[in-house]
Amino acid sequence: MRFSQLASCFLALEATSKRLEKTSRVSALIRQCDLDLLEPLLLLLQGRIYRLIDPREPGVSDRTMIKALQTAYGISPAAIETRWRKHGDLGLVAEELAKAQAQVRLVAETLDLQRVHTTLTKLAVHEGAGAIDHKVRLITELLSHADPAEARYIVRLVLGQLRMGVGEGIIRDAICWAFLPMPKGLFDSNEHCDDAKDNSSGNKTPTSGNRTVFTCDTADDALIIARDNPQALLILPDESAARQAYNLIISTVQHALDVSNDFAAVALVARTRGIGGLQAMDITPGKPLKVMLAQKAESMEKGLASVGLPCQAEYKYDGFRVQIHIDPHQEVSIFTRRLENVTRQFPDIVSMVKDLPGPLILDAEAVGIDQDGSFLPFQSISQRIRRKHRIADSVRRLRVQVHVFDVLYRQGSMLSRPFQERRKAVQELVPINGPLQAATATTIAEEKDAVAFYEKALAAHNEGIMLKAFDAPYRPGSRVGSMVKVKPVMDGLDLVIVEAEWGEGKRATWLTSFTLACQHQGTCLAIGKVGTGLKEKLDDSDEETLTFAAITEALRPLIERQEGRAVWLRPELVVEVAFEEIQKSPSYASGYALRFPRMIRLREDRAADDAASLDEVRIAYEQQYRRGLT
DNA sequence: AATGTCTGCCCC
DNA sequence: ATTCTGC
DNA sequence: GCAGAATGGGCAGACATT
Repeated sequence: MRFSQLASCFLALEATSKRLEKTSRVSALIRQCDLDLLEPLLLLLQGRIYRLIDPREPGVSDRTMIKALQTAYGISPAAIETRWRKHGDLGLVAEELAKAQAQVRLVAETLDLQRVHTTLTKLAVHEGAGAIDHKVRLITELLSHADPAEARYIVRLVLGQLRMGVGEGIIRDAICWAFLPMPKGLFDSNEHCDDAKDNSSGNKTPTSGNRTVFTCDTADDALIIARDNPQALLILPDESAARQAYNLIISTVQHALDVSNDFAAVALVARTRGIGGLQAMDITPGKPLKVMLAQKAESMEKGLASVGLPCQAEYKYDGFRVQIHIDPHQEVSIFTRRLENVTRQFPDIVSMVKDLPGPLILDAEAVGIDQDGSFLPFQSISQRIRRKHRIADSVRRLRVQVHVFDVLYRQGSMLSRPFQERRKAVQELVPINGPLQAATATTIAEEKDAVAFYEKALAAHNEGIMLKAFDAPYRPGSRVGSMVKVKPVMDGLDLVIVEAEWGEGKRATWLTSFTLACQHQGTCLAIGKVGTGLKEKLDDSDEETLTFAAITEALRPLIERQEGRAVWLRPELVVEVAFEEIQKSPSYASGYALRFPRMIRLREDRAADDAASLDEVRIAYEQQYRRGLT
């Protein structure tokens, strides 16, 4: 497959926000692709070079890419930065430079998918002195053969930002459309059909083409028929039944992805062994699963409404997620939320669990504790997560306590069992106290129970609580309403904007990141940045909405100097910023930084002098640890 | 040898 | 991590 | 309700520069 074919598909995917159209285009691509190219195709579609489980990394970001563009197109870094500022995307910069060069250059070799992927793969292999130069050479080499559209996507692939609005959900659905039986009549109005000339393949939409027709009474029947007839076109009594059948087929693919984290493997099984093959795929202790994520609740009341009563509540610890595996040989491995293998970094956790009855998969939070057993701040324990050297020393200095809150595998998969049952398994396996313990939890029958437990959690220096629906299954990789977190709302601070940065991607024409300062004896001292909480679109129903456009215009008259994407400002605009915590920081002049900052509103009534003073920040820093102590 | 810059589907 | 947005 | 794309501080490691 030519890389140009992929690039033109990427262009079309980027041009629409319609999910069904994206799905249709991706499925057409998958269907056309030779089976032995499915692996690189599916990786590149996800904007990845390596598989999720592969520890290799390209090790190239903005700075190295600017060097590569400099070498490839003979343009100075300053000029590249200027264009970057204009487009908000180095891929678009490369495209522009390639266009300009196209008039000078005569012939280029054509790139194919396999070659591009193989070359990108090599980004990780070189280490040691000269590694950056080598990466630059690899990228330059690809760009030298790339037409403008190809250059755009080569750059974005290296940076890992395709910005096409294609994620796992669309690729999953596209695998269904491409390779599995489909109910008739669901997506007939969503054929993208812009390339009507290309009807050679005959079955470009899921419900057309040379499929054998089967009439089914129910969605369940349809699934059984689909399992035995890979080319079936399923006719169901009505649209609702058709939708049900479709959802059953999608969840079969989702299941296969959940247990394998490998799109190419799933696509191949779908193509060669159909639904039965996908159903037969199962969890393998030792191979990580994505973790289930919680939604944030605005209030206790809304949180409880989301999970339903009665429910379970647990402490929300300020540590990091660990998925602990014991394989059939009683071998232990530990994975983070992003499936990094951190077994080597945590020999202490390995010994905590090595005598549990495997095979087993536990979901837990690891928290740092000091000699007295009280919690360490998150930054302390984070020193251990990616450490490669002097690990034994860090194990001694930074002890961890592991709070287990779920069991994903115990004598078989527990994913579809109700949470209540999985939680019971936690109790059976893990003690109440000690370095490995069951997360502190209670049953909530009504709101006042939850409030009391919440206060207890905060008094014990936790971030808040989790609320979990008793009957919910474990949904790997999803952020679901059956599991919500409730955390206290921190007061805001009024701070003055002293610097800003032009945005990237769809925010390229706005200032989108703002450096904030408090004031101290007439000067501004930086205390961090904020870049979220603002809206892209004006909300008519809300007079107060703070948009990127509005703040950009408010700041434009204050610009003193610009360099690349950076903007220095006269410190006059004051904004209210909320955050979770004030931290000591060596990075900012004030000596403090904000954890999880977000913009609340403009304070146009305030002058720079009215911004919070360093003394106020100090007081807020000291005060915050007293929360919940009544 | 010390310091600075860059990177991470990093952790949060 | 938080937040906003389109389907 | 969900997934995707914007954005935050701070950590260790790796390489470049001085």
